[in-house]
Amino acid sequence: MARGELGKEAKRKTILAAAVRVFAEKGYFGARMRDVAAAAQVADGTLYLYFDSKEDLLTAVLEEHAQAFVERARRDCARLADPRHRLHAVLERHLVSLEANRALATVFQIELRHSRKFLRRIAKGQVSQYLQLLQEIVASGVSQGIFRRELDPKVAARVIFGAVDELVTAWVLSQKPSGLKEQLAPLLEVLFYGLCGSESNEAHGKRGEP
Amino acid sequence: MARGELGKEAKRKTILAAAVRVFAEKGYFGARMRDVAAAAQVADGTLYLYFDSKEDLLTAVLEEHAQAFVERARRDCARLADPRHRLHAVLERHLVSLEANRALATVFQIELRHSRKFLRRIAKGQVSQYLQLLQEIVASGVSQGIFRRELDPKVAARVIFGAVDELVTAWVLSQKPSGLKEQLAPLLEVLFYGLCGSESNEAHGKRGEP
Amino acid sequence: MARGELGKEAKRKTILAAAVRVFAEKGYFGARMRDVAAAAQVADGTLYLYFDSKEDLLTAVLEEHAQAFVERARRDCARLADPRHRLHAVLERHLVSLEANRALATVFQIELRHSRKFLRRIAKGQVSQYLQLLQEIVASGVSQGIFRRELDPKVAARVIFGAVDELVTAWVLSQKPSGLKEQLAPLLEVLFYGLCGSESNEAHGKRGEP
Amino acid sequence: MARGELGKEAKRKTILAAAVRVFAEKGYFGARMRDVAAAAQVADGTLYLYFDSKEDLLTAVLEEHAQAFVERARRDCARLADPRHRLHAVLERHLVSLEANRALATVFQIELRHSRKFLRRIAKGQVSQYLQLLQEIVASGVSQGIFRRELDPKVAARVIFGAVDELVTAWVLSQKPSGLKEQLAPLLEVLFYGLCGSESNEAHGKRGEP
DNA sequence: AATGAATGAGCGTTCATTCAT
DNA sequence: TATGAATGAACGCTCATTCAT
Repeated sequence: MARGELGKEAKRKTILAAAVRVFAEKGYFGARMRDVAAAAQVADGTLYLYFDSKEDLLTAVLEEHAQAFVERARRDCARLADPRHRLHAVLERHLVSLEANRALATVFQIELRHSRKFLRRIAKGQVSQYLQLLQEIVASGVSQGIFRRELDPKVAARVIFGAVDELVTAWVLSQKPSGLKEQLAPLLEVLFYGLCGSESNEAHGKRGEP
Repeated sequence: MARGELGKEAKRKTILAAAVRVFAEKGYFGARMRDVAAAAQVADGTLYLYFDSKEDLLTAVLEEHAQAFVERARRDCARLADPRHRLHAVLERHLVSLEANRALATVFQIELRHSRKFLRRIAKGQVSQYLQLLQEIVASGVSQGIFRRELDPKVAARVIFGAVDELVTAWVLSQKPSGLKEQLAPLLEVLFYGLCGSESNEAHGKRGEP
Repeated sequence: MARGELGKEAKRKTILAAAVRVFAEKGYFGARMRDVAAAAQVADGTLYLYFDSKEDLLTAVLEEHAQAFVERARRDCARLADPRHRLHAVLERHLVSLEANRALATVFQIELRHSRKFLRRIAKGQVSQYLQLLQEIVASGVSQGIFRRELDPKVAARVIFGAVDELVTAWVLSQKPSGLKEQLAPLLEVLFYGLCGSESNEAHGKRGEP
Repeated sequence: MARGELGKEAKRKTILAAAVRVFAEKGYFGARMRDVAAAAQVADGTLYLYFDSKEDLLTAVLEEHAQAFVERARRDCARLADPRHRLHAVLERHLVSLEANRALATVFQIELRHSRKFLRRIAKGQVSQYLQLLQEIVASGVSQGIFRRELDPKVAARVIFGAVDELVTAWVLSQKPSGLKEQLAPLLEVLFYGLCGSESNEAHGKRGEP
């Protein structure tokens, strides 16, 4: 092992973690590469031995964590049969993961969305896979007769994602760093009723019943 | 109202509209003040007679439209008694308003969120009022016995907002410019079941009870 | 006339002159745009209102002066019939022009040749026109029976150009700033009569031996 | 000579040859030391075991080849008595040497002249010796009565050098890699007999009238 | 009120060089 | 001797903002 103390992969991680911290604190545009280098305790040029550009650094944050998250979520699901339990598990992981690293959450909820370009990249990549997972859960719930058959799994998946995402963003923006996971129960509560429904639930569309 | 006054306000609107178009097309950071000036057919310096800064221009877009939106939504609600009808009306307006002006939608869903600073401003301003409105609808629905009493109005409001917001963002990002309003029905469908519930809905948390 | 004191074209000239001075002193690569701006007493950004890039600045030096030089040389020639007089006039102008502005000469002899790209641009542009002029002079001299009929006008033109160019470069490199024009006479002398002179003009090598 | 010594010198040559190729292809400034290292198939740092700096690398190209060239030219001369034959031999070697290695020619004609500093180094070093040689040839030609006695050997030497140099540069810049040596004959022709030739050698202007 | 020429701070990236192994 | 990861100084260019007219 040469000049550096850490292996190559370890240094990559170090830089990435530093980038998350700096981006979270100053915002992507407010952050200078020099800040990231300083935070990672490497020279400016060293950053470019591990990442192609500032943008690549941001992209890497996404790839590194979102990938892993979706995989873990899928594995969680595989262990559970009931779609309600699955949803519970996935959303819990979602909230817990981000609550555990507020800086990372900030980058995910804010910095990664600063442009259509990035939003699209996310939308077509990891988020799309996440939505896919949610959609599968909904669909399997429907075919098991646990979720209402009228559900449009695509819209339902987006509703679920939108709901969690909004909660997380609100948490990131709030000054008091607390209580993300506590919102899991009420969130699920609303979602389950929406998904499960009941036979006696006179449809909304049939307004003006006797 | 003097002629000058009218001209002044009109020019302000012209600039603002130009800004929306330019921000939507190039993104806030990609857009140069010169681009906005050109789009509004005024000189660079003239922008500063109407707006303090580039940021102020973006802020003004928000204030101008979001304000009006929330007010209109409140007025809509005042005319309706059933919380379901109210929600229907508000969300319909939400979707229709943005579908009618894709550039504006782009600015709202993307450009206004590129930094914590702006997100906070939004969150504390118009979005907060919007959430407040939703919360009131939910609360009144609960007290009327139409929505489930277990609902946490705060979380429910966020879930609703998150869901619509996610749908709009997906629409903005999609290449094919179509079909936002069509998602209203399935959206409401999921939300109403979530909000209304039914007596036969054994709660998820209380699984396995007699 | 706005903020500045000078007209737009005048300021362009000012910047260009400053660039010539700075490039001559520090070399193209050694010169920073900031140096040029300072020398022209304008802000850094102002340079870019008049020139597209650092490279464009260098190119402009060429265009501005070389163009004019070739035109003047052509006009000089038009007034004279004897090709020897013409050559005399052209080369005199060449030497005098550059001797009058050593900084400009430096840029022409050195900085404009720092890369194949620039050399090609020069070679295909102004220098090519200059060579063309020389070639025409030689050709007309030949057809008038004043210059030897065996001459290859193309090679002759290059020989002439190469000779003057070398003298100028040597002068630019020499520390003592003097005496460029004085070399006109011996230069013409060699060019007109070559090395061998008349009486000994039995051909060199195998040609025309008794 | 130890095996190590031989290997060392051989690697030096390898690097130097690589440098010539890379400098010729990308230009001195466009070439990165890494490119040279890669071309020589050594590590970046290894270059610095053989050369002090990038500049030193360029300088070494000059020293290595120009030195040898001048020496060979001198040796050629020593074998010949007639100054015309000598000039013929020297210029032939000049053209042939460079035609044989276009990359080297490119470095000599272009890269070595990108700054006053380098031009001066060349002018004071090898070129100065070359000019000295040419001057001696001219001078001996004059004293032998073969060259005209009016010649200024210094100026004549520069004219000769400038002429060849210009031809070589034009050849380097031309896209079609052909025909440098073919220009020797017309070049010598002009140099020996000048433009005017014998019969018409009535002096130009007032000079040398009866 | 309107103009638009001028300003100048600010930053991502490159690459010659070093040095621990 | 050779390596190549690490260093960090250096710079062209952009663009929001100002202000003389």
